[in-house]
Amino acid sequence: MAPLSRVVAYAPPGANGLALGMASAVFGPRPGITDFEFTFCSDAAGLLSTDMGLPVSVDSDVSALDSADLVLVLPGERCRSNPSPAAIAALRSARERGAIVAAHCVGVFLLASAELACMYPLVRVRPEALYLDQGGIATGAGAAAGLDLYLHLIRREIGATVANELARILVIPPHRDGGQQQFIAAPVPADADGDRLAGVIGWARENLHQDMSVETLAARALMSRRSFVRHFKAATGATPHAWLLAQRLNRAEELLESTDLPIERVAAQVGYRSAAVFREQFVLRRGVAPRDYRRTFSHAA
DNA sequence: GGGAGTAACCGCCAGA
DNA sequence: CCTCTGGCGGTTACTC
Repeated sequence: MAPLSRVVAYAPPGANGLALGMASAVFGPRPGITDFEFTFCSDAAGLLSTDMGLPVSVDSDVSALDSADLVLVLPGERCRSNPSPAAIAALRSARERGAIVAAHCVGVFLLASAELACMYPLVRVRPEALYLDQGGIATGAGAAAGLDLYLHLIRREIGATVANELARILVIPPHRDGGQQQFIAAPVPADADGDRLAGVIGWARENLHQDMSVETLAARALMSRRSFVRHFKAATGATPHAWLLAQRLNRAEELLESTDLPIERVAAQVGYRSAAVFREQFVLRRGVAPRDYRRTFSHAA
């Protein structure tokens, strides 16, 4: 697995015990499933204080980040205030090198310091999201959302099979809705069924404005309705209709953010025949009306 | 905002 | 015997 072999977790002083456990549970040795080269580092090698009341021993300082393909920024007391300058510099150079950087919970404050030079107003917060994926930078919500974030990254970089297997071992759901573009990033297994499914999924994403029923999607995949639903759910974790809804709302968000098309047109372009239904669904799943969403996030004129 | 009609979902089961 | 498929029908939930 070339793309993602060396994983280094940076743990700040006062590191969160749950987060330490989650990182090692997902990226630690799993013979036959994954073989990450996984290490923890902190501001200095040696004993690291944690919020569990007992310290842990860490082998490396932040120089370990220099060779990481994936950097995990773990939450801890020192993320929000007094972040370590050495850690910030190491994160920044990891990003410049092209490494993926992931943070969840209060770890995102450290990431924000590194990425945006403390210009917090530029950071857009989506309180409804479980995790967000911007390609090289991925962030997650508090506590156990770290697991969802990590599995999402493994799914994206290595594939659904390994992610699902890890989820099974950890006894957690294989896929939780991250709140944005999570299905786009989810690859489907590369077997014959996967290919048939992948084609349909790709087609559906490009043709959201068309009338789409499970029946027609199944026909495109050359399967019966029943089998199509089963395969679809196994591959993506969502039922076809739920997936389609999520796709429509994601595309609608993009259109609202980047264009000034009237809401009616946005609704039509993502496949709603009625703007009223679109508004209702948007409010139900995003918590704000399309208009208000646009007012908040628009980067059009 | 509520009600009717319809499509989707999923457990069940028989057959390949 | 195990696994996969696909039809059936009750229930859910989405659309209009």
